[in-house]
Amino acid sequence: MDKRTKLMHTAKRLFSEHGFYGTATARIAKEAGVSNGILFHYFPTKDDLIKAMYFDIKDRIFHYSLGQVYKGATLKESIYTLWLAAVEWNLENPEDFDFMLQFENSPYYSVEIEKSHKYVQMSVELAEKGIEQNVFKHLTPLLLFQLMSSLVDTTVKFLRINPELQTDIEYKNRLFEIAWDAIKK
Amino acid sequence: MDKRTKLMHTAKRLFSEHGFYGTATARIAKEAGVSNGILFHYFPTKDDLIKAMYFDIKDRIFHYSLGQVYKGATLKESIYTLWLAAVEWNLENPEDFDFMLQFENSPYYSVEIEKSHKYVQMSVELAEKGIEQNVFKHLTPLLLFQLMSSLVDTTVKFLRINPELQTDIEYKNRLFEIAWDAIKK
DNA sequence: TTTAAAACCGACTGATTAGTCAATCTCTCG
DNA sequence: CGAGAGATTGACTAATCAGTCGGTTTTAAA
Repeated sequence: MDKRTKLMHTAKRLFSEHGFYGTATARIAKEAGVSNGILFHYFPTKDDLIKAMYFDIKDRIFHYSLGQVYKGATLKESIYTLWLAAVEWNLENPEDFDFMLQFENSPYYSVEIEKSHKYVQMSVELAEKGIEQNVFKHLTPLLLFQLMSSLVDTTVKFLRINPELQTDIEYKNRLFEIAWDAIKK
Repeated sequence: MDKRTKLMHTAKRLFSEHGFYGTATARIAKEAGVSNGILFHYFPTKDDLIKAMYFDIKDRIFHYSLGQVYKGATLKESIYTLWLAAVEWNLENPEDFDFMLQFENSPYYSVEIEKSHKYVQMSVELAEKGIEQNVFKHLTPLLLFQLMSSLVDTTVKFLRINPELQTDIEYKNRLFEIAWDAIKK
Protein backbone atom coordinates (compact mmCIF):
# COMPACT_ATOMS: atom_id res chain seq x y z
CA MET A 1 0.00 0.00 0.00
CA ASP A 2 1.48 3.35 -0.98
CA LYS A 3 1.97 6.08 1.58
CA ARG A 4 -0.79 8.27 0.25
CA THR A 5 -3.29 5.47 0.79
CA LYS A 6 -1.80 4.62 4.16
CA LEU A 7 -2.26 8.21 5.23
CA MET A 8 -5.89 8.21 4.17
CA HIS A 9 -6.56 4.97 6.01
CA THR A 10 -5.03 6.25 9.21
CA ALA A 11 -6.68 9.64 8.90
CA LYS A 12 -10.05 7.98 8.43
CA ARG A 13 -9.62 5.92 11.57
CA LEU A 14 -8.48 8.86 13.68
CA PHE A 15 -11.01 11.34 12.31
CA SER A 16 -13.92 8.99 12.86
CA GLU A 17 -12.76 8.31 16.40
CA HIS A 18 -11.57 11.73 17.57
CA GLY A 19 -13.05 14.13 15.04
CA PHE A 20 -11.28 16.60 12.77
CA TYR A 21 -10.57 18.78 15.76
CA GLY A 22 -9.06 16.07 17.91
CA THR A 23 -6.71 14.70 15.31
CA ALA A 24 -3.32 16.31 14.73
CA THR A 25 -1.66 15.92 11.34
CA ALA A 26 1.55 14.83 13.06
CA ARG A 27 -0.34 12.00 14.71
CA ILE A 28 -1.79 10.85 11.41
CA ALA A 29 1.67 10.69 9.87
CA LYS A 30 3.16 8.96 12.86
CA GLU A 31 0.51 6.25 13.11
CA ALA A 32 0.61 5.76 9.35
CA GLY A 33 4.31 5.05 9.72
CA VAL A 34 5.43 7.83 7.40
CA SER A 35 7.15 11.14 7.83
CA ASN A 36 5.34 14.31 8.68
CA GLY A 37 6.52 15.99 5.49
CA ILE A 38 5.03 13.44 3.14
CA LEU A 39 1.55 14.22 4.39
CA PHE A 40 1.89 17.79 3.19
CA HIS A 41 3.52 16.59 0.00
CA TYR A 42 0.33 14.76 -0.96
CA PHE A 43 -2.16 17.04 0.78
CA PRO A 44 -1.01 20.69 0.89
CA THR A 45 -3.34 21.43 3.82
CA LYS A 46 -5.30 19.46 6.38
CA ASP A 47 -8.50 20.60 4.69
CA ASP A 48 -7.28 19.17 1.40
CA LEU A 49 -6.78 15.83 3.09
CA ILE A 50 -10.29 15.93 4.51
CA LYS A 51 -11.85 16.84 1.18
CA ALA A 52 -9.82 14.24 -0.70
CA MET A 53 -11.07 11.61 1.70
CA TYR A 54 -14.65 12.64 1.11
CA PHE A 55 -14.35 12.23 -2.65
CA ASP A 56 -12.49 8.97 -2.28
CA ILE A 57 -15.21 7.46 -0.13
CA LYS A 58 -17.97 8.70 -2.42
CA ASP A 59 -16.13 7.13 -5.36
CA ARG A 60 -15.83 3.77 -3.67
CA ILE A 61 -19.46 3.58 -2.57
CA PHE A 62 -20.48 4.68 -6.05
CA HIS A 63 -18.62 1.87 -7.79
CA TYR A 64 -19.78 -0.65 -5.23
CA SER A 65 -23.44 0.30 -5.64
CA LEU A 66 -23.39 0.64 -9.41
CA GLY A 67 -22.06 -2.87 -9.84
CA GLN A 68 -25.18 -4.24 -8.20
CA VAL A 69 -28.02 -2.83 -10.30
CA TYR A 70 -28.84 -4.78 -13.41
CA LYS A 71 -30.29 -3.48 -16.63
CA GLY A 72 -33.73 -5.11 -16.75
CA ALA A 73 -34.70 -4.20 -13.18
CA THR A 74 -37.92 -2.37 -12.35
CA LEU A 75 -37.72 0.99 -10.66
CA LYS A 76 -38.52 -0.44 -7.24
CA GLU A 77 -35.96 -3.19 -7.71
CA SER A 78 -33.29 -0.66 -8.64
CA ILE A 79 -34.10 1.52 -5.66
CA TYR A 80 -34.06 -1.52 -3.40
CA THR A 81 -30.71 -2.63 -4.74
CA LEU A 82 -29.21 0.81 -4.24
CA TRP A 83 -30.71 1.14 -0.78
CA LEU A 84 -29.41 -2.26 0.29
CA ALA A 85 -26.00 -1.65 -1.25
CA ALA A 86 -25.67 1.64 0.61
CA VAL A 87 -26.79 0.12 3.91
CA GLU A 88 -24.45 -2.84 3.64
CA TRP A 89 -21.50 -0.86 2.43
CA ASN A 90 -21.86 1.54 5.35
CA LEU A 91 -22.19 -1.32 7.81
CA GLU A 92 -19.05 -2.92 6.47
CA ASN A 93 -17.15 0.35 6.48
CA PRO A 94 -18.07 1.98 9.76
CA GLU A 95 -15.13 4.37 9.73
CA ASP A 96 -16.07 5.67 6.31
CA PHE A 97 -19.63 6.04 7.53
CA ASP A 98 -18.64 8.04 10.60
CA PHE A 99 -16.30 10.19 8.57
CA MET A 100 -19.00 10.98 6.04
CA LEU A 101 -21.54 11.88 8.71
CA GLN A 102 -19.09 14.26 10.32
CA PHE A 103 -18.07 15.78 7.02
CA GLU A 104 -21.56 16.22 5.64
CA ASN A 105 -22.70 17.96 8.79
CA SER A 106 -19.69 20.21 9.12
CA PRO A 107 -19.13 23.66 7.63
CA TYR A 108 -16.97 21.98 4.96
CA TYR A 109 -20.08 20.73 3.25
CA SER A 110 -22.38 22.44 0.77
CA VAL A 111 -25.04 21.47 -1.76
CA GLU A 112 -22.57 22.29 -4.52
CA ILE A 113 -20.14 19.69 -3.27
CA GLU A 114 -22.96 17.19 -2.94
CA LYS A 115 -24.28 17.76 -6.45
CA SER A 116 -20.81 17.57 -7.95
CA HIS A 117 -20.56 13.82 -7.50
CA LYS A 118 -21.64 11.21 -10.04
CA TYR A 119 -23.29 9.13 -7.34
CA VAL A 120 -25.69 11.94 -6.57
CA GLN A 121 -26.22 12.79 -10.22
CA MET A 122 -27.11 9.20 -11.04
CA SER A 123 -29.50 8.97 -8.09
CA VAL A 124 -31.20 12.19 -9.05
CA GLU A 125 -31.73 10.86 -12.57
CA LEU A 126 -33.37 7.78 -11.11
CA ALA A 127 -35.60 10.00 -8.98
CA GLU A 128 -36.61 11.96 -12.10
CA LYS A 129 -37.57 8.74 -13.81
CA GLY A 130 -39.72 7.71 -10.86
CA ILE A 131 -41.51 11.03 -10.85
CA GLU A 132 -42.18 10.86 -14.59
CA GLN A 133 -43.57 7.37 -14.25
CA ASN A 134 -45.86 8.63 -11.50
CA VAL A 135 -44.39 6.12 -9.07
CA PHE A 136 -42.75 8.69 -6.78
CA LYS A 137 -44.28 11.69 -5.06
CA HIS A 138 -44.09 14.84 -7.16
CA LEU A 139 -41.26 16.57 -5.39
CA THR A 140 -37.85 17.90 -6.39
CA PRO A 141 -35.71 14.91 -7.44
CA LEU A 142 -32.82 16.09 -5.27
CA LEU A 143 -35.11 16.13 -2.25
CA LEU A 144 -36.19 12.56 -2.90
CA PHE A 145 -32.55 11.54 -3.03
CA GLN A 146 -31.74 13.38 0.18
CA LEU A 147 -34.68 11.74 1.92
CA MET A 148 -33.48 8.32 0.85
CA SER A 149 -29.95 9.11 1.99
CA SER A 150 -31.01 10.25 5.41
CA LEU A 151 -33.18 7.17 5.84
CA VAL A 152 -30.23 5.00 4.86
CA ASP A 153 -28.12 6.78 7.47
CA THR A 154 -30.73 6.30 10.17
CA THR A 155 -31.11 2.64 9.22
CA VAL A 156 -27.37 2.09 9.40
CA LYS A 157 -27.12 3.78 12.80
CA PHE A 158 -29.96 1.59 14.03
CA LEU A 159 -28.47 -1.65 12.71
CA ARG A 160 -25.15 -0.76 14.24
CA ILE A 161 -26.54 -0.78 17.74
CA ASN A 162 -28.64 -3.89 16.95
CA PRO A 163 -26.07 -6.13 15.26
CA GLU A 164 -28.24 -9.24 15.64
CA LEU A 165 -30.58 -7.76 13.01
CA GLN A 166 -27.83 -7.16 10.48
CA THR A 167 -28.12 -10.62 8.99
CA ASP A 168 -31.92 -10.73 9.10
CA ILE A 169 -32.82 -10.04 5.48
CA GLU A 170 -36.53 -10.19 6.31
CA TYR A 171 -36.10 -7.37 8.82
CA LYS A 172 -34.03 -5.37 6.38
CA ASN A 173 -36.83 -5.65 3.85
CA ARG A 174 -39.18 -4.12 6.40
CA LEU A 175 -36.72 -1.31 6.95
CA PHE A 176 -36.62 -0.76 3.21
CA GLU A 177 -40.39 -0.43 3.14
CA ILE A 178 -40.05 2.62 5.37
CA ALA A 179 -37.92 4.36 2.80
CA TRP A 180 -40.04 3.16 -0.08
CA ASP A 181 -43.30 4.30 1.55
CA ALA A 182 -41.76 7.69 2.17
CA ILE A 183 -41.06 8.44 -1.48
CA LYS A 184 -43.66 6.37 -3.33
CA LYS A 185 -46.88 8.04 -4.43
CA MET B 1 -28.29 39.39 29.17
CA ASP B 2 -25.83 37.82 31.57
CA LYS B 3 -22.36 36.85 30.46
CA ARG B 4 -23.00 33.14 30.54
CA THR B 5 -25.85 33.57 28.06
CA LYS B 6 -23.80 36.00 25.97
CA LEU B 7 -21.04 33.41 25.75
CA MET B 8 -23.44 30.72 24.61
CA HIS B 9 -24.96 32.98 21.97
CA THR B 10 -21.59 33.91 20.57
CA ALA B 11 -20.31 30.35 20.73
CA LYS B 12 -23.37 29.12 18.86
CA ARG B 13 -22.80 31.63 16.08
CA LEU B 14 -19.11 30.86 15.75
CA PHE B 15 -19.45 27.09 16.06
CA SER B 16 -22.20 26.91 13.45
CA GLU B 17 -20.13 29.02 11.08
CA HIS B 18 -16.61 27.71 11.64
CA GLY B 19 -17.13 24.44 13.45
CA PHE B 20 -15.82 23.35 16.83
CA TYR B 21 -12.38 23.02 15.34
CA GLY B 22 -12.25 26.44 13.79
CA THR B 23 -13.42 28.37 16.83
CA ALA B 24 -10.95 29.35 19.55
CA THR B 25 -12.22 29.91 23.06
CA ALA B 26 -10.41 33.24 23.19
CA ARG B 27 -12.35 34.38 20.15
CA ILE B 28 -15.65 33.39 21.71
CA ALA B 29 -14.87 35.44 24.82
CA LYS B 30 -13.65 38.41 22.81
CA GLU B 31 -16.66 38.56 20.49
CA ALA B 32 -19.00 38.06 23.44
CA GLY B 33 -17.40 41.12 25.01
CA VAL B 34 -16.26 39.34 28.15
CA SER B 35 -12.94 38.30 29.55
CA ASN B 36 -11.24 35.08 28.67
CA GLY B 37 -11.26 33.94 32.26
CA ILE B 38 -15.00 34.17 32.71
CA LEU B 39 -15.55 31.60 29.98
CA PHE B 40 -13.64 29.03 32.00
CA HIS B 41 -15.37 30.19 35.14
CA TYR B 42 -18.73 29.09 33.72
CA PHE B 43 -17.49 26.25 31.53
CA PRO B 44 -14.41 24.49 32.94
CA THR B 45 -13.48 23.12 29.52
CA LYS B 46 -14.39 23.82 25.91
CA ASP B 47 -16.16 20.45 25.82
CA ASP B 48 -18.31 21.48 28.77
CA LEU B 49 -19.37 24.55 26.86
CA ILE B 50 -20.29 22.47 23.83
CA LYS B 51 -22.28 19.97 25.86
CA ALA B 52 -24.06 22.68 27.84
CA MET B 53 -25.13 24.27 24.57
CA TYR B 54 -26.53 20.99 23.33
CA PHE B 55 -28.74 20.54 26.39
CA ASP B 56 -29.80 24.16 26.31
CA ILE B 57 -30.98 23.91 22.72
CA LYS B 58 -32.78 20.60 23.36
CA ASP B 59 -34.55 22.22 26.31
CA ARG B 60 -35.74 25.16 24.29
CA ILE B 61 -37.06 23.13 21.38
CA PHE B 62 -38.75 20.81 23.87
CA HIS B 63 -40.66 23.59 25.56
CA TYR B 64 -41.54 25.19 22.26
CA SER B 65 -42.92 21.95 20.83
CA LEU B 66 -44.74 20.81 23.92
CA GLY B 67 -46.67 24.05 24.14
CA GLN B 68 -48.25 23.30 20.76
CA VAL B 69 -49.84 19.87 21.23
CA TYR B 70 -53.28 19.90 22.77
CA LYS B 71 -54.87 17.20 24.86
CA GLY B 72 -57.74 15.98 22.69
CA ALA B 73 -55.66 15.59 19.53
CA THR B 74 -55.55 12.36 17.54
CA LEU B 75 -52.25 10.60 17.12
CA LYS B 76 -51.74 11.88 13.60
CA GLU B 77 -52.58 15.41 14.70
CA SER B 78 -50.07 15.21 17.54
CA ILE B 79 -47.36 13.91 15.24
CA TYR B 80 -48.16 16.59 12.71
CA THR B 81 -47.99 19.31 15.35
CA LEU B 82 -44.67 18.05 16.65
CA TRP B 83 -43.28 17.67 13.13
CA LEU B 84 -44.34 21.18 12.16
CA ALA B 85 -43.09 22.67 15.41
CA ALA B 86 -39.68 21.07 14.92
CA VAL B 87 -39.46 22.19 11.29
CA GLU B 88 -40.44 25.76 12.06
CA TRP B 89 -38.31 26.07 15.13
CA ASN B 90 -35.27 24.89 13.21
CA LEU B 91 -35.99 27.25 10.34
CA GLU B 92 -36.28 30.15 12.75
CA ASN B 93 -33.11 29.17 14.61
CA PRO B 94 -30.65 28.21 11.88
CA GLU B 95 -27.61 28.53 14.13
CA ASP B 96 -29.09 26.15 16.66
CA PHE B 97 -29.93 23.79 13.84
CA ASP B 98 -26.41 23.82 12.42
CA PHE B 99 -24.91 23.41 15.85
CA MET B 100 -27.11 20.42 16.60
CA LEU B 101 -26.30 18.74 13.30
CA GLN B 102 -22.61 19.11 13.95
CA PHE B 103 -22.89 17.93 17.50
CA GLU B 104 -25.10 14.94 16.81
CA ASN B 105 -22.76 13.74 14.10
CA SER B 106 -19.57 14.26 16.04
CA PRO B 107 -17.77 11.87 18.39
CA TYR B 108 -19.29 13.85 21.29
CA TYR B 109 -22.61 12.20 20.63
CA SER B 110 -23.97 8.85 21.77
CA VAL B 111 -27.33 7.08 22.10
CA GLU B 112 -27.07 7.49 25.86
CA ILE B 113 -26.93 11.27 25.56
CA GLU B 114 -29.82 11.18 23.12
CA LYS B 115 -32.02 9.05 25.33
CA SER B 116 -31.25 11.14 28.39
CA HIS B 117 -33.42 14.02 27.25
CA LYS B 118 -37.12 14.47 28.00
CA TYR B 119 -37.85 15.50 24.44
CA VAL B 120 -36.70 12.11 23.19
CA GLN B 121 -38.41 10.24 26.03
CA MET B 122 -41.71 11.92 25.29
CA SER B 123 -41.42 11.22 21.57
CA VAL B 124 -40.62 7.60 22.21
CA GLU B 125 -43.71 7.28 24.38
CA LEU B 126 -45.79 8.69 21.56
CA ALA B 127 -44.23 6.16 19.20
CA GLU B 128 -45.12 3.35 21.59
CA LYS B 129 -48.70 4.50 21.63
CA GLY B 130 -48.83 4.53 17.85
CA ILE B 131 -47.45 1.01 17.68
CA GLU B 132 -49.95 -0.28 20.24
CA GLN B 133 -52.81 1.31 18.34
CA ASN B 134 -51.58 -0.42 15.21
CA VAL B 135 -51.21 2.92 13.46
CA PHE B 136 -47.42 2.81 13.16
CA LYS B 137 -45.21 0.12 11.70
CA HIS B 138 -44.16 -2.48 14.25
CA LEU B 139 -40.61 -1.32 14.84
CA THR B 140 -38.58 -0.20 17.83
CA PRO B 141 -40.12 3.07 19.11
CA LEU B 142 -36.71 4.73 19.26
CA LEU B 143 -36.16 3.89 15.61
CA LEU B 144 -39.45 5.50 14.64
CA PHE B 145 -38.42 8.63 16.49
CA GLN B 146 -35.02 8.69 14.84
CA LEU B 147 -36.60 8.28 11.43
CA MET B 148 -38.91 11.21 12.08
CA SER B 149 -36.02 13.31 13.32
CA SER B 150 -33.88 12.66 10.30
CA LEU B 151 -36.80 13.44 7.99
CA VAL B 152 -37.34 16.70 9.86
CA ASP B 153 -33.67 17.53 9.37
CA THR B 154 -33.80 16.78 5.67
CA THR B 155 -36.96 18.83 5.32
CA VAL B 156 -35.39 21.78 7.10
CA LYS B 157 -32.27 21.61 4.94
CA PHE B 158 -34.45 21.52 1.84
CA LEU B 159 -36.64 24.46 2.90
CA ARG B 160 -33.55 26.45 3.73
CA ILE B 161 -32.32 26.39 0.17
CA ASN B 162 -35.88 26.93 -1.12
CA PRO B 163 -37.06 29.81 1.06
CA GLU B 164 -40.01 30.61 -1.20
CA LEU B 165 -41.62 27.35 -0.02
CA GLN B 166 -41.25 28.15 3.66
CA THR B 167 -44.56 30.01 3.85
CA ASP B 168 -46.42 27.55 1.64
CA ILE B 169 -48.39 25.56 4.19
CA GLU B 170 -49.87 23.36 1.45
CA TYR B 171 -46.38 22.32 0.39
CA LYS B 172 -45.36 21.72 3.98
CA ASN B 173 -48.32 19.40 4.39
CA ARG B 174 -47.06 17.40 1.43
CA LEU B 175 -43.64 17.23 3.05
CA PHE B 176 -45.28 15.99 6.22
CA GLU B 177 -46.97 13.20 4.29
CA ILE B 178 -43.51 11.85 3.45
CA ALA B 179 -42.70 11.44 7.10
CA TRP B 180 -46.14 10.13 7.92
CA ASP B 181 -46.08 7.56 5.12
CA ALA B 182 -42.68 6.37 6.32
CA ILE B 183 -43.84 5.43 9.81
CA LYS B 184 -47.54 4.66 9.35
CA LYS B 185 -48.60 1.05 8.85
C1' DT C 1 -20.94 47.75 58.22
C1' DT C 2 -18.72 43.42 57.85
C1' DT C 3 -17.86 39.39 55.41
C1' DA C 4 -17.71 35.80 52.39
C1' DA C 5 -18.83 34.03 48.15
C1' DA C 6 -19.36 34.57 43.47
C1' DA C 7 -18.39 37.25 39.32
C1' DC C 8 -14.94 39.08 36.74
C1' DC C 9 -10.53 40.53 34.60
C1' DG C 10 -6.61 39.91 31.30
C1' DA C 11 -1.89 38.84 31.16
C1' DC C 12 0.36 34.71 31.03
C1' DT C 13 2.07 29.80 29.91
C1' DG C 14 3.24 25.34 28.39
C1' DA C 15 1.80 22.42 25.12
C1' DT C 16 0.36 21.64 20.66
C1' DT C 17 -0.45 22.70 16.01
C1' DA C 18 -0.29 23.08 10.86
C1' DG C 19 2.84 23.70 7.72
C1' DT C 20 8.08 24.51 5.94
C1' DC C 21 12.44 23.38 4.20
C1' DA C 22 16.93 21.77 2.89
C1' DA C 23 18.71 17.60 2.10
C1' DT C 24 18.67 12.74 0.58
C1' DC C 25 16.87 8.83 -1.70
C1' DT C 26 14.49 6.16 -5.44
C1' DC C 27 12.61 5.49 -9.73
C1' DT C 28 12.23 5.82 -14.62
C1' DC C 29 13.60 6.26 -19.03
C1' DG C 30 16.69 7.97 -22.75
C1' DC D 1 25.07 4.80 -17.04
C1' DG D 2 23.21 9.50 -16.02
C1' DA D 3 19.96 12.89 -15.24
C1' DG D 4 15.90 14.73 -13.82
C1' DA D 5 11.61 14.25 -11.47
C1' DG D 6 9.12 12.74 -7.87
C1' DA D 7 9.14 10.62 -3.23
C1' DT D 8 10.68 10.91 1.35
C1' DT D 9 12.71 12.46 5.57
C1' DG D 10 12.47 14.72 10.26
C1' DA D 11 14.04 18.64 12.54
C1' DC D 12 12.26 23.04 12.78
C1' DT D 13 9.15 27.29 13.52
C1' DA D 14 5.83 30.72 14.14
C1' DA D 15 1.41 30.85 15.49
C1' DT D 16 -2.25 29.41 18.10
C1' DC D 17 -4.59 27.19 21.58
C1' DA D 18 -7.00 25.68 25.96
C1' DG D 19 -6.69 26.57 30.31
C1' DT D 20 -4.44 29.09 34.75
C1' DC D 21 -3.82 32.40 38.22
C1' DG D 22 -3.37 36.26 41.28
C1' DG D 23 -5.87 39.81 42.12
C1' DT D 24 -10.11 43.09 41.93
C1' DT D 25 -14.98 44.16 41.96
C1' DT D 26 -19.82 43.13 42.82
C1' DT D 27 -23.47 41.04 45.23
C1' DA D 28 -26.16 39.69 48.93
C1' DA D 29 -26.95 38.20 53.26
C1' DA D 30 -25.97 38.74 58.26
